[in-house]
Amino acid sequence: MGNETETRERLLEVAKDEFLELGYEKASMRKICKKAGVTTGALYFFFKDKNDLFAALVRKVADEIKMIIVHHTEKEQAIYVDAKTTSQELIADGIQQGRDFVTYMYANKDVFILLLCKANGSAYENFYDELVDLMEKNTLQFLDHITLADVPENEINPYTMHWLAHLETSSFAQLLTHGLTLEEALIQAEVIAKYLTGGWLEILKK
Amino acid sequence: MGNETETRERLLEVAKDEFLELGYEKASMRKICKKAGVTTGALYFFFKDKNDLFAALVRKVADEIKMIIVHHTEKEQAIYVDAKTTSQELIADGIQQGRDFVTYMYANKDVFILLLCKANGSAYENFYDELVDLMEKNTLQFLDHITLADVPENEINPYTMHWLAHLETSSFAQLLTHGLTLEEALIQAEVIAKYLTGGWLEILKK
Amino acid sequence: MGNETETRERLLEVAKDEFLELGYEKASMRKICKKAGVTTGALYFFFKDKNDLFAALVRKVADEIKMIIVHHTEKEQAIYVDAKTTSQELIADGIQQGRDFVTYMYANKDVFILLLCKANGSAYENFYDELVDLMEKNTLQFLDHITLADVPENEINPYTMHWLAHLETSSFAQLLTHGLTLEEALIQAEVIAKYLTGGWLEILKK
Amino acid sequence: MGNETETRERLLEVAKDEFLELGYEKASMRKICKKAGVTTGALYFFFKDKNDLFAALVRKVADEIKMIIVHHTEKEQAIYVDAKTTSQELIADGIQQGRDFVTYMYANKDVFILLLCKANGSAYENFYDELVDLMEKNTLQFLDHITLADVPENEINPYTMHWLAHLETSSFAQLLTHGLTLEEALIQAEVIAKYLTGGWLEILKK
DNA sequence: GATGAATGAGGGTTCATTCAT
DNA sequence: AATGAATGAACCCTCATTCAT
Repeated sequence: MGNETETRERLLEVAKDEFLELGYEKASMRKICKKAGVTTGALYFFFKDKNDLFAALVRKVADEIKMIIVHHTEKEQAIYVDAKTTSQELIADGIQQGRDFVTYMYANKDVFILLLCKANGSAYENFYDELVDLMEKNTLQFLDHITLADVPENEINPYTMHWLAHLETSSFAQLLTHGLTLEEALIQAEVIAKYLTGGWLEILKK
Repeated sequence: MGNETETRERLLEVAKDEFLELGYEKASMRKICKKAGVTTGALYFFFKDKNDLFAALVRKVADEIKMIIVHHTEKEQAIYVDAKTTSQELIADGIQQGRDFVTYMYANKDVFILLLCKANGSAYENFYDELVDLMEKNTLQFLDHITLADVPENEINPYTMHWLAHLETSSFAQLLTHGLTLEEALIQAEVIAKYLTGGWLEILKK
Repeated sequence: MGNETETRERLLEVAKDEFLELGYEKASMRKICKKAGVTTGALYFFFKDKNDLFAALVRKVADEIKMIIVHHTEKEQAIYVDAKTTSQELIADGIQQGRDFVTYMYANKDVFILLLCKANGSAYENFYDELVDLMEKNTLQFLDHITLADVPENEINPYTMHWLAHLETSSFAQLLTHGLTLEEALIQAEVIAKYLTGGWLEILKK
Repeated sequence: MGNETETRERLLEVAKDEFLELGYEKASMRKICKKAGVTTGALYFFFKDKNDLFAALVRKVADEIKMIIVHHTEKEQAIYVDAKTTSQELIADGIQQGRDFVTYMYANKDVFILLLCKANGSAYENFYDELVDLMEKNTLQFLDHITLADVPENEINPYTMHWLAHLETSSFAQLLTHGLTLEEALIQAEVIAKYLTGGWLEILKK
């Protein structure tokens, strides 16, 4: 009949709504059960506990996006290893990366909102920070290629690096939380890439 | 004796610690009372409810910082009204504004942390957004002076404005949450100003 | 195939471990199933309920040991019926009886631990007391032969009898629960027999 | 009015009944509240948690009885330090000690039952064993005085010592659990003392 | 023989708040 | 100005068991 997994599916759907509306902590297991028309025991048959329920909604995408960023970093590493690039090329590349990221995000819109804004209290509450760390490594590499030895050292300190990774990450996250459509977001991705690259050039000026 | 207000003071101090450590929602009124060596009745004599307790810690600074930003915007409005400025002057001005903001923030460090990071669930949970809105108006005006009619309209859309205000606000907020000292933060304020202005210039390019 | 009973066997084995570790009440049917790699339905096919599962582990030995004690009592009855015995003979006999009991106990170590220490909450929670009652009848008979009419009546009251049966039973039970090896336990069985007989002689003194 | 502490008192009384009837683990906080005509919040105002509620019933007596035993051991130590005693005197002393112990137990009958039989799962679940350990030290000392160098070493091994302490402790505990009146129990205390001493003499024989 | 989804009551505990005194 | 007892709903979670398939 297909009825077998229906309950699990329904629970996940209801849970997603509840988490999106209230956030992890304020979401109520009881309310989720009630809305799904199911007893608590049924919920706990499918999911070990509240955290597991949240993870079931989020795990796959959380893992994937991390891998995507890591792979992206590695690929760039390979390409640029023996070639010098112009800032125009870097901007173009940044734009493309941004568009890819946005596209993936929008294909998993709800999950990203859960991960970035509603995970407080769950095992994924540090997901945003982990993302920032990966972004930072990415940026670090970008820096290796753009700089030509003349970077004022006192300005590109570790904190600045971290801050910029934050900037980038939150820029993407906001597209989602402010309700832009995919088309609008893709356009903004270009603005972001341009802007952030422009900022770099300003900092790196002698 | 002065004893009367002593209890209130002690409650506020303990509450600040509790909110800083746990955030508004997870903070416990009972624990606050216990740590202050006071009964719940006493707490509720001084403060109407949990929200009022939080507000008592935060209200004054929250109001002040908003007024400071508004005044700043108005003052700039008056100065630039009939003069054209170079981008160098704008950067210099941005730096000064940033330093002022940082200085005020650090003079009220704990309260700012409460407002920006620990207010979730309280009546101040939108404080960050309100700040962004004020910043946005500020930026909007900056734009009026820097542009000379040749801004590509499709890029400086309302969302971009909002996003940039976010960028700026969060840049300042992070100084605090990442534990920089005042001295470090002041230096970073310059980096931020430079970076953000650089981004602008890139966007405004034909 | 032989496969049919395999599941049952595995369940029993796992259940024994679980009951031994946690006791009847805290043992979890779900955990037993999980450890056995079997669903709850399977468990309930073989065993009516939790109590039945416990009984399946324990029933045979519980019945046997009772019969052994009863038979022992009857046999002694027959032997001593018209003969007088010295206290030395009685001690020797007590020692032999103790060694027999210990040997049987150790041949069914786990089950005895379940019965004597882990049965609380199950249908066998009174097993220990039932054993004591049988021991008491046994002792009662010992008394018939050792006494020569001159027992101070106020001391050998029914309660004393019951108490002594407890003493003996728990003495044997402890060998098991304190982790003695069979060899050590057999040696202790002699100590127990000597001690308990010595106690008797002291009580029976005028 | 005296009304203020009435609720706490009532809760303790009801809790005692519940624990006595069901034991620590199966006792239900909710049922205790209901029987006391009080909400759960009220119970948790007075008692931190289930364990604390149990401890409130039991703590004082548990501490006292341990101290009593320790003091007794120390006192004996002082008396016998340079005098040899006859076994008659030792028996007499054992009887007196037993009567004291029984008298104290019966003055706190319910609490002792809680401690010795109903504490499983609580912080006091090892109370019985702790008592045995204290008893063992006591017995150890008794041994020092009664022996005159001619004890067969292989028989008075550490395990035997522990076992005898168990024997003694459980003998006293049973008086309570079998519902003897104080008068009956005091008489039995003498039987116990005689019996246990008699057992010793038998073991110590060459 | 065995699956696995589902029940539903119950577990201990925490919470912000109220109010008579 | 402050006490402290009390509320009552809500929290997440576990349990032995059942039953259609």
